[in-house]
Amino acid sequence: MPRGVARDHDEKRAGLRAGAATYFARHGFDRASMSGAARECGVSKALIYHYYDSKEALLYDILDAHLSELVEVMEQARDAGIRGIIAAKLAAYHDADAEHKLQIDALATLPPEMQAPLIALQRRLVTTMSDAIRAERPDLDADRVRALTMSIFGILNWVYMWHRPGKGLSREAYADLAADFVLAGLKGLPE
Amino acid sequence: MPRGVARDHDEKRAGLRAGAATYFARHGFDRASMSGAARECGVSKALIYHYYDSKEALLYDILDAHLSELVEVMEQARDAGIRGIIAAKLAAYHDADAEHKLQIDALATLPPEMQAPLIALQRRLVTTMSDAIRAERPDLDADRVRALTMSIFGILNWVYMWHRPGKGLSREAYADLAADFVLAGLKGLPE
DNA sequence: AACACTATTGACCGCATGGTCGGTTTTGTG
DNA sequence: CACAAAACCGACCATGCGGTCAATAGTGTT
Repeated sequence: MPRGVARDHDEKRAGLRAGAATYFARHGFDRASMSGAARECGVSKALIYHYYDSKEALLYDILDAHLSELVEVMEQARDAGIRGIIAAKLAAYHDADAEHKLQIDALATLPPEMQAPLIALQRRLVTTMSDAIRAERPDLDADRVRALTMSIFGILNWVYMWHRPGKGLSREAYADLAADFVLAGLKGLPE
Repeated sequence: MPRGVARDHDEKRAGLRAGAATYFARHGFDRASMSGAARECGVSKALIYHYYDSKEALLYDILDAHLSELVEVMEQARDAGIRGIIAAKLAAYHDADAEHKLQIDALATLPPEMQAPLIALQRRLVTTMSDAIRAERPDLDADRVRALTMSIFGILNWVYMWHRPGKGLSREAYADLAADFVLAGLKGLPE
């Protein structure tokens, strides 16, 4: 048997993933070119195609890795209640703004069959949050729980649009404020 | 003097704006082609270039019209407090999901000098909301007011990602729920 | 009627992009 | 050492894009 893949094959892939994610996020997935991503990673474009079949496959791998970690982190925080979940999610984004931005605005550009497993991961995030809300307010009907869940995701997913490190509240301080706000909102909700 | 522009010139432009917005939103601004937008509008690509100088100019006009109306509607609701502002914003989005989606994920692709006036309009939206929050909770410091403002925009700007007409709460019912949630959250916020 | 300009089009152009290919170098295995 | 596959690259290709152009049809004005 000749040689197998290099020992650092997975690390190389992870490196490409990270470099490409940064580049894609900075320029927007569609207008970002593979040559540009390659330059960002310090390799040739052909090499990326040695590790990934296509631009889409690369995007898929970025999102899959990101969402998988997010699911793990959030489900781990499940028992810490809404405050814990919010803190976990914001902390997880801390070093993954690029990946997060891609998740928001490039996931939809994948063909449906590639989207499906990623959407399934997202659904697990939603379920975790919904459960936490139901624990807080068992009296609310399903439609309201869903609407509130998505409202909270709105709050959290929007952060990368306005928060700049070093300006205003720190991430941790904001996580606390957001949790205070959400918990008070749920508690004070009529009916 | 020979002839001026056609009497329906402005309506034609508005028609192109609407058709293009729908098409751009459906496919994503970057991957949407001008030929596709033209087909959607039932005209030739060359005709669009008769009315607009470039793809960017078309996008600018779409966003400018959208944001201008939004500013007007929201500033009109200023005295109705947070509940009124939320209701106004969600109602304004009702027929403008496409324009809104573009605002979220295509504004940043414009060159800075084209972005500037649009960002100025956005800032007026933010200010309107901030003022309403300060009226509700005059004790909060500036950083917190800003963070809460952006959190509320997160809630509202996220709606188009999950809300589907005819499924779950109606827009109006959701506007009420969101207002209840936000007001309770502000009221219950410690300190 | 003559004119000047608008409205509209299909064909065309240059360019950047995603992706491929033939080749060279490196490296683990027998 | 031999050698086969992996790692890596520069040059290339086909396609689709934003944008232009030359031409025709239509219309308000004198």
